Amino acid sequence: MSPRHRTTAGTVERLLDTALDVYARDGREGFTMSAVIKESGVSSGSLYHHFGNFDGLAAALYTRCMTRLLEAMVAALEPCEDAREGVLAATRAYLRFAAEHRAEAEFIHASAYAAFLPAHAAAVAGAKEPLLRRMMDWAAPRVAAGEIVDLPPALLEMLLIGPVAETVRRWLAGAPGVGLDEAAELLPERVWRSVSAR
Amino acid sequence: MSPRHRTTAGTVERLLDTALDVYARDGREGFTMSAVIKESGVSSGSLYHHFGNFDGLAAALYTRCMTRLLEAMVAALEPCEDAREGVLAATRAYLRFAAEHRAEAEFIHASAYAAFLPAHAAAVAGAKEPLLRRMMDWAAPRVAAGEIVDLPPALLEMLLIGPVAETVRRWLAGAPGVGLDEAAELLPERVWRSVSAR
DNA sequence: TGTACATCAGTGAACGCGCGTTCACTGATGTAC
DNA sequence: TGTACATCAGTGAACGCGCGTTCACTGATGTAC
Repeated sequence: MSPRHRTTAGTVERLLDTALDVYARDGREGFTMSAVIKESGVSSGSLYHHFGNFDGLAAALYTRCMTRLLEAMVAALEPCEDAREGVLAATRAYLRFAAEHRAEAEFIHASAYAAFLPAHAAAVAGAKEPLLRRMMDWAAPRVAAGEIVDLPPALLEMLLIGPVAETVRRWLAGAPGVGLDEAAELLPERVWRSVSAR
Repeated sequence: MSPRHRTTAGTVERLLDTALDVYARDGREGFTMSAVIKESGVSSGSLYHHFGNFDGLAAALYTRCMTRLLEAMVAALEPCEDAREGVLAATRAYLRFAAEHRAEAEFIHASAYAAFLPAHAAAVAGAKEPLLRRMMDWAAPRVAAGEIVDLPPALLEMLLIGPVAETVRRWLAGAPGVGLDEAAELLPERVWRSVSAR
């Protein structure tokens, strides 16, 4: 890798890191190109050079955050032989990710259906696909073995993700009475009941 | 009610209705005061007179949409004697509301943690409280009778709302493979398993 | 009943601000001959 | 090896647009005496 390439990677990383910081600190209304430019010390022209426009940067940041979350879930899921243990581990991984990477979790949840996404839907889906595939590959034999209920994959995902995603949303919004630790203790077993075939 | 009051109610309603239309048609990026003014034929000064500022209108619209959703769920829940039937009815009511009132559902989900809400959090919470209370009042004796699992109310809500809320989110975003009818058929029984105490 | 005043929904031109974007430019690195 | 050119990351002043907001105003309705 030439020095120029190293420089490029550095600038791209710096912009993404700064953008996440700005979002975490100032929220959606403060998430502007001007703020990211000013904070990162990178020029607007350079940002355009790498991302095309500001939405392109937002989409790249979204992809990076989402990939990290899915990677955390896959890493928790795959070592588990037992179906129930896998479901417990994956839901706990989601909650743990939010606790340890609050800024990333916030950006994912708040931007999930933001204006910038439709234009980059294909790129985002492409980045998610291999990780979602690994989760499905883990589940398939357990569905076949009659351990996990045989539902359309999308609905199975809703049961697995729904309660923890909603919990993280409320926690991020500062709702009283919603704690991540308590949720990690009580919810996973309940999620397992909803997807268990027995 | 004097004619002036009738006029006031008419203007307020017209602004809220138009705002919802604009959001449904143009999405978050097109949801501007200019668009609502132009579309409704109401002057900006009049909007300020009634709502203080544009965020005030957005918060009022959010409250109206949320209230309608909760009313639909409560109306489905309360006639049910049986705990299982109540949970099935409430989750189906959520999905049905989204199908029949897509614009309202979209505004609720997309605005849930928008910038305009924190300033109006108290008013929103005040409007939701009596309806949430009625849901809790329905659940309490069934928890006491050992039919519904004894969890913190917030976590019970996550199990009930999570899967259907996530489903509606995906459906609104146009995700392939997520149909509301199919979800209404398959999810409620699974949600019941997650909250059943037996 | 008639007159004077108060209240309040509603108007719309005008404003300033900050946003995303553009573009002519620099300079370091890589490539050709 | 030296020279000329191509490539490309990065700069930052300048721009126009459209946004939310303001404010002096109108006119219909309600109230006091």
